[in-house]
Amino acid sequence: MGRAGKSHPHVNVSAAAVLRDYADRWVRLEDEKAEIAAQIKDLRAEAKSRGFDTKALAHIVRERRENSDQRDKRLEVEALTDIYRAALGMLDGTPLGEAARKRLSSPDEDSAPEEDSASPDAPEMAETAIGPEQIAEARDAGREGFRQGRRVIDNPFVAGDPRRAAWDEGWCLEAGSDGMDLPETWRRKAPKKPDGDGVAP
Amino acid sequence: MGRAGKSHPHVNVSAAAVLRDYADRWVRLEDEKAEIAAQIKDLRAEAKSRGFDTKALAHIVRERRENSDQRDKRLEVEALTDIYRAALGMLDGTPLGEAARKRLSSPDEDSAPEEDSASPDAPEMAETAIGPEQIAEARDAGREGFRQGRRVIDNPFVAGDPRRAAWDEGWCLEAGSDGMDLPETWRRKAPKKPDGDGVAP
Amino acid sequence: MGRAGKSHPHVNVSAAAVLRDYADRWVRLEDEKAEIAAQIKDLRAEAKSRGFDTKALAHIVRERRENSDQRDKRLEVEALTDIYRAALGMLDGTPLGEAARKRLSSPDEDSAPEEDSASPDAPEMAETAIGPEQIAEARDAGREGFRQGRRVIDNPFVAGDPRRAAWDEGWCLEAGSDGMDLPETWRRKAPKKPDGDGVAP
Amino acid sequence: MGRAGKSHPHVNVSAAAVLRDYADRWVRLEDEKAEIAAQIKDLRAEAKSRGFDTKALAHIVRERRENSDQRDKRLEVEALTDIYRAALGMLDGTPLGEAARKRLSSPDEDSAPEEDSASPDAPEMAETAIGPEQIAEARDAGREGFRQGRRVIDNPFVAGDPRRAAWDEGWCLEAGSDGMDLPETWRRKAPKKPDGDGVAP
DNA sequence: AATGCTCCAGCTGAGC
DNA sequence: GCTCAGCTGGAGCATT
Repeated sequence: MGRAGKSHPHVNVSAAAVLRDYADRWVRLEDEKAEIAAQIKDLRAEAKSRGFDTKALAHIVRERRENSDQRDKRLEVEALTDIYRAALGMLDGTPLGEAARKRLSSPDEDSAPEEDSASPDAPEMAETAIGPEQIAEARDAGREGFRQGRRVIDNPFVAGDPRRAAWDEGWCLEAGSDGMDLPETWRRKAPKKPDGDGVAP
Repeated sequence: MGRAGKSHPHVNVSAAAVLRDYADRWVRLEDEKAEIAAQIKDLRAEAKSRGFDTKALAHIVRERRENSDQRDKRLEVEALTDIYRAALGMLDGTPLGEAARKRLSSPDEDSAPEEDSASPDAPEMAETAIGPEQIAEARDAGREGFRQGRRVIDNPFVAGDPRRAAWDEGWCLEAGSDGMDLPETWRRKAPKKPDGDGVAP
Repeated sequence: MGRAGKSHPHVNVSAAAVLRDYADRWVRLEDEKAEIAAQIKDLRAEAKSRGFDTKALAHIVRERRENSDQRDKRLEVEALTDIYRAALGMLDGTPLGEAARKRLSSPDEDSAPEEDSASPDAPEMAETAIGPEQIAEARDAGREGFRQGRRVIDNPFVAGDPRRAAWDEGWCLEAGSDGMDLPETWRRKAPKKPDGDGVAP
Repeated sequence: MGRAGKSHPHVNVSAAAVLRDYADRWVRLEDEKAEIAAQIKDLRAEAKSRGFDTKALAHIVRERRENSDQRDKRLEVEALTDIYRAALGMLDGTPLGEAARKRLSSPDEDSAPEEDSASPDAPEMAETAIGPEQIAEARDAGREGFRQGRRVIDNPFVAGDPRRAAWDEGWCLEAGSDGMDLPETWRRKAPKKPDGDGVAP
């Protein structure tokens, strides 16, 4: 019975020996993984002790590690979330993100805008304080804007103006209200495969 | 644009309204689920405060909820784990479990034993067939054994005899039935620290 | 045989019976929870079949269920993530979100702006196409803006302009580069407890 | 200042640079961890393709990696689970495990048995003390038993005898050593579906 | 410092 | 074949 152990692991080696080999290798790998995990833990603790927010930092790391497919997918979900949020009146104060705006302005939009229109009814910007009434007006303006074929990027309110979010809400709400079926921009685009190998090379 | 509101949710209702409906229903369901989870948490805390081990109890609950397919699957994995453990010399002191024994004795075993083999020094094993009645008797014997001060290791039935488990059951049941408070053996012993550094060196 | 059982569970009831009671109640609760989960599953499938994106919808549901503490916490982490992302030059095209802007403009900012300043150097908006060079200029303008005490909300580029993100990046980068210790706006504010009971009332 | 940490991470280095450093290191570590995880995944797939059950193997690996404290804790929970199971009449056919027996026989038992008790019909139990040598003999006997066609249920040692486990080990080890391919009893039987609907009605 | 809870990511198995 | 939901195990986090 003098056959080798490691060298020809598949040739006439007892099942028990193969099993032991797998177990040992697996344990070894888990140990290495635990080692790395411990280093990450240390790094996290160090960053935290210096004042950084570890959760945000972890987020950054996740973004840095994702490839373009994954990134596209994530951005699409974020865009849809923004759109849904707007349609439910949950934006409260935060206007649509860039991804959502781009999506809603894409050429395959259902109600395509005819005129280019340069912020036609650009509003009298904030001399007076902005209250709930102004917010409501902005929302209605958004609805009206959609009905008249304005694009979402034609939102007349500048960034920082609380009415900007309200106009977005009105526009999205109207876009989801015109008796048609689900707007194309509300659907997932492509259920493509997420990745090549999962490891950033 | 005379479309309906709630009554015909699929007929010409705006996408935004449908979305809102889904969101509301989902939220409602999640709330109910959270409510149940909170009750479970309370129950767990109560059981713990009375001395039961919640982890073991949770285990019991999982077993009680599983159907026969799931149970078979679990037992199969447990049996294989025992077999692998034995093949690696890790049993140290704990013999194979019943499931593993049964599996290793199944007729589709690869190296079938030719001779029926008389369990060389087998004790007075089961002349008569063992039926439900004998099982019930064994359980009662276990209860009686506990009352008479027998220890659980005094179980008179050999391993492999189905009455062995029944005797154990009777003994344990009686141990938990004698009007006293929770037996010490039913409590967690030492809430010691789990580890040194987390990495096996 | 009055009742007992439920009413005086602590008086002279055997430990085994108490254990059985806990197990049964727990099983019952888990069954109810599974029932709810199944309904959620159905709802999810239905929404998907009608074209909604379930992931985005789930996101919405999570937001709807969170209370104000949790919401604040989430927004804070999102703001910090934006800030970190800017400081690492990862905004690529997406300007800072509202939460990040607000945070960076809060009164407890380390380098407080003296003048109110109404977009003082508002730029010549996009007659010409915007290329990498213009992006780089915008970033430098942001750095310069920070050094001159501009607030982040003084970003002169309108929403939709790709230079807007670049200006933000420059501003944040400079804010993290001026030799001081970690800016206050980069730190977590309050490690408060997240919730009262976990269930949205 | 002479040295400092890595290069001079604490001395007048901009927050943005420190942040970038953390992010880069973290990404690097995550990549390494993912690399290890991929190797584990490969190993798992390989073992599966050769007929081993990955779940059982993973179990083995977990046990091999745990230290004595963790092991004690796990065994205690297993013992308690057995005890609870017995008290609820759920043993059906599987007697108490060794850990449970030991626990229930420990000296701090509540209802201590007075008499040393003669295990009424105890077989010829251990006149001589059982040492490592006897254990090794039992293991060899198990191997020999397998070679002679004994079934695993023919283990001659009674429950409670430490040699019982050793005999099992020898038997299983030999079963996995006889030059053939993986024994059928080491393979997963049926990858059937687990359930009908998952909810107990 | 120890413990329990909650979140998250990876693996598993079903479905189109 | 690929995707997706469910689940189990693990790790961080807050608490006492």
